[in-house]
Amino acid sequence: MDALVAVYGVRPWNWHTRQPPFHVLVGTILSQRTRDEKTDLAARAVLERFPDPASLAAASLETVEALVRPANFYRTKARRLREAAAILCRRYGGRVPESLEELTALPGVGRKTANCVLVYGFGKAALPVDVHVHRIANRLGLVRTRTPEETERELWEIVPDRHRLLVNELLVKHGQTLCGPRNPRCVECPVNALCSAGSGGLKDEGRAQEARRGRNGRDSL
DNA sequence: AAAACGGGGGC
DNA sequence: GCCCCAGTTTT
Repeated sequence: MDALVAVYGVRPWNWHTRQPPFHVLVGTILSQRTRDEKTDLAARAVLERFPDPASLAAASLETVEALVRPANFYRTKARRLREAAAILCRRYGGRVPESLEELTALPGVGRKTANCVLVYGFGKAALPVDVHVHRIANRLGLVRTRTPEETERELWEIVPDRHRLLVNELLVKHGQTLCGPRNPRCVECPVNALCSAGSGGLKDEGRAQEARRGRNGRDSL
């Protein structure tokens, strides 16, 4: 497992479809706006102590907060995790529901997290489109969309179904490494020539400055 | 459509 | 010091 982490960056909470849905749910909530390393620490800590919804729901908030500490938004996430676990016990007999609607009704679970559970937990066909996928797909000119949900639909149309998840993850990796929100490293980019957003980094200066002007602490295209 | 949540690591 | 982080919820 650690070798897989080292080589591919895969994590125990999402590394393939046999991972228990509850683990994926916990790990993915913890991963929101949080780097993989810190997500990993928090997810291992929580799941080792509370491997099922019943034990997590019964835990004290202080205990969960302490375990979730390495992740960002740890107070909010600890509260949501415990509430979600309680709902799983109360309404679903301690199981994780398998529909997008039921999942997004859980606290802390939006469209992206729900799709992660469907894909990595249940092996269903779904596309967890995050900010990276949304940004990169637009920069490359694969889609022209306003929201990640639109990007999700558009990618379904232009990528063959057997390749969608792979393409999705590759776009994430590209966004995490070379093609960040503010300063894309176009000179080093292997798909520079195919990109409609900037060639040779020229158009990037303009867009980077534009993004900087947009100033409210949030990410933008 | 913004703002709040929320804090450490990188440069 | 500013940028970045596999988002979601509330104003």
